[in-house]
Amino acid sequence: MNIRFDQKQETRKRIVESATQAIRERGLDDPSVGEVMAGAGLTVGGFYAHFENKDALMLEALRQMMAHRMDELTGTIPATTAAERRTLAARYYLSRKHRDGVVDRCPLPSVLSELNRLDPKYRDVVAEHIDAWARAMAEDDADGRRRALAAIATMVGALTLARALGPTPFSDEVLAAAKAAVA
Amino acid sequence: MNIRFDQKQETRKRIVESATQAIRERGLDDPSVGEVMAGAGLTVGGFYAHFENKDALMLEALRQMMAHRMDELTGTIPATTAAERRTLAARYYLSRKHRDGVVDRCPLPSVLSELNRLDPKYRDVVAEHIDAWARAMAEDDADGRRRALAAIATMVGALTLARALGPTPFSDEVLAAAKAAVA
DNA sequence: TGTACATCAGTGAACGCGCGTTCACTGATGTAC
DNA sequence: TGTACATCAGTGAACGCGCGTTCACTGATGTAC
Repeated sequence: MNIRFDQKQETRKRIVESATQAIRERGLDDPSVGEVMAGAGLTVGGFYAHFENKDALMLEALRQMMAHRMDELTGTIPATTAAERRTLAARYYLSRKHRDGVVDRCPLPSVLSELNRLDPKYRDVVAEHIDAWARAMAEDDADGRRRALAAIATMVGALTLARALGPTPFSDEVLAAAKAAVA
Repeated sequence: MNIRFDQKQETRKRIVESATQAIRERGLDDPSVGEVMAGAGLTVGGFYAHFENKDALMLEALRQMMAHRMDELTGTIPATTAAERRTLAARYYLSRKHRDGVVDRCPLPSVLSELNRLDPKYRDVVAEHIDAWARAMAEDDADGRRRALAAIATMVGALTLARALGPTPFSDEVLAAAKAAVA
């Protein structure tokens, strides 16, 4: 019983992992259950032994990503001031490596535009994450909050544009311009 | 022959109009041919008398929107300096009216994230539009170009976030913070 | 001018396809005695 | 310890559905004489 249970848990983890990869690149709606299962080395039919439906998987995958992303965004080394944390985040977030998926891609550019037509639960998860991110980068006054939210808007906008433009000089220019504005 | 031809042209215009409305809210992929035709008061079957396929319609609709949007973004009254044009654009672009679709919605938040998995033609159209927009808001030096691109990144990011969050106080906060940063 | 025929914008049913989901089955693992 | 049965993670075929696209048809408009 024990070994079997552990193996099932591990399989489940592999499915969620495959889903997160797909979400980062193509959002919540576009990846199919079959593709996600194939990405985990499995076939479609077995999916429903692990999750109630596609929404349940996508929600869990999104939650997991959001929870794990704060570390990368604020940097592993704890910066002392909010301004430093903003600079650190911008340096990571607006790098070509991040745009091209060499390092873990932020799912926001793929996910944000879907939030109006999908289950409101997704929206809540994302809203909470953005608020937490802002708090992590804000000084303790109204102006700090404003600066943090503007920094997030600039970073998300620049990354969304840069990914949309592909790895071109123009795309690089957008990243550099945004980095100069935030940091 | 003439009256019939004119009527067909008018119908075609109505189909494109319906497509632009759909694109603004839900992007290029999600709206179906049937929905777009219904939005023009027609049935599915007649579509292929006007366009070769769905891609041809969407491309034409996107092109048309991009061409018509520059006026609204830089304001109808021609501002004298680039900085003024940025302020004008931000005031329009980051208003609650624009977020909520009371005034003509910018399609970029819906469209950008799809550009990686769709026909490259869409990407070219969008890239050209963003470049034109930047030129319209930039002073005539490298720093001006940088400021313009950063402004676009901030505006697009803030609007994308604000639309994703829906018409909430938090969403308003994001718009206000971005407006303060750009203008 | 009036009638018979031609044109063609738009209809509505059908197609093949990929989707999310279901379900009868399999075969490796675990339990009972 | 060895054998017979139970469990259950994963398979693969099937379902109903909405999609993009096709096509035979219709009926209002235009042309010919």
